[in-house]
Amino acid sequence: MEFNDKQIEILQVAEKLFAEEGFDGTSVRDIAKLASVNVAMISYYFGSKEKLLESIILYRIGSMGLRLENLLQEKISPVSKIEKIIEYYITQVNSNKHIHQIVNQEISNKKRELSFESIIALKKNNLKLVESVVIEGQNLGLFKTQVNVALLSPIIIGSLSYFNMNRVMYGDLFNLTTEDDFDNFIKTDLIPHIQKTIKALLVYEN
Amino acid sequence: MEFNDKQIEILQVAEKLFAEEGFDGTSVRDIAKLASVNVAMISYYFGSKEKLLESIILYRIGSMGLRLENLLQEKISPVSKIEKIIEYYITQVNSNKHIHQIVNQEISNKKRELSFESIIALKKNNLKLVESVVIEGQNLGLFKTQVNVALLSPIIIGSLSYFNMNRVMYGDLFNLTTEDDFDNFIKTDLIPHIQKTIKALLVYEN
DNA sequence: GTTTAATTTAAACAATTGTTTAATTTTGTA
DNA sequence: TACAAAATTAAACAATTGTTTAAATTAAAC
Repeated sequence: MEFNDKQIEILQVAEKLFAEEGFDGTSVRDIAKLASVNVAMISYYFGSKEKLLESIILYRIGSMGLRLENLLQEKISPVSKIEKIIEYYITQVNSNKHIHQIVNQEISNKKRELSFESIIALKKNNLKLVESVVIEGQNLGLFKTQVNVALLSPIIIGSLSYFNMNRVMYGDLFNLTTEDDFDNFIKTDLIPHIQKTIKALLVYEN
Repeated sequence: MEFNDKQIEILQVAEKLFAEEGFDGTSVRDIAKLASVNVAMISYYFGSKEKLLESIILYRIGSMGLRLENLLQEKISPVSKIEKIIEYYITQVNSNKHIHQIVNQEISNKKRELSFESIIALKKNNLKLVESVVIEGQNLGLFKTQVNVALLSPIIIGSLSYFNMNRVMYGDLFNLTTEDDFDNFIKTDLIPHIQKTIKALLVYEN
């Protein structure tokens, strides 16, 4: 699927609005106004509002889940791999926070008839990759065996999502105001915190 | 604020619909139909759709954040307290998942002019209580000192939220179909997993 | 039993929704 | 320049939205 400049402009504006005001809370006229195009252009280019949402997901999914494979082939310890995976994951998700927020909102919305199969497949694939690293660490006697690998992403991505959801509270708590403040806090505090947590869990003697 | 039976019926139906289809995705006629009342009753009782949402939050917040104080006064080890707090938290949040989902969706919605001050205050209070337990454990030499206590709830509640958000995937992954399956998995797998994670983090030597 | 207040109703309201229409303008091609 | 295709426009569309109305019904109080 190829998009021209005007289509991409619409996609980006719609992504922002869907994330900030929700899919149902955003009208096609809101999108058209902010993208400086006529309302009819949305139907003209994408067919419908719902198909516009599909296009946004398509547009964003393409750029995700690429580098993880390369990362795992580096010749570093499983512990370092886990650290790198976490850093990569969180940075990746956070720099695409709009689409992630939309997916989070829509993936369990009962009235939407979108298929999130590609996203679920991507998550399952990532899970397999993480699993391989954990097994590698277990074989080397570095990690314990009792951990449920499928429940690692809830900790990693769940923490980030919850943090971003409650930006008002955490901004207040840690004196964060600008977007840069938040990004910096994630880099210097949240990522190390989650790295430490996962490492602790993996080596923890029950 | 007191609510009669009919008002409570509306509140419960609206809570369910808001959680499943979003606030903007739910019409007052949807609510009225499912609650078997006339549309005008919503304005009559609550003033507006937005004030209905306020009432839902008010109605639910009242029953939250009570038992934590008692829990902390028990004469058990800090480790046991942490375990109990996590179990209590997750059970509490999960048995009120509808209102939590609504809050998660609306708390960062830019077009809503609701104040979530009471919820933020509740969260901050809970944070203080957890902090006291961690300090207690640190003073006894059980816990390390480098942990950021404010980032524990993202792990605990964030994990649960992410798990519930991705029910389709996790149901597929762990063979969960019915509501009971999920509740049971949370009890027998997710809670222990998070307990273990937090314990590991707190005693982990960096 | 009468009166007053509270509840419930169907209908109407103006505004907004996503989408389509048909006409116009712009662009690319020969 | 002439032509065809693509892009853009304003207007219209039917449906749905949240809210209000005024009348009808029920409940409560005296």
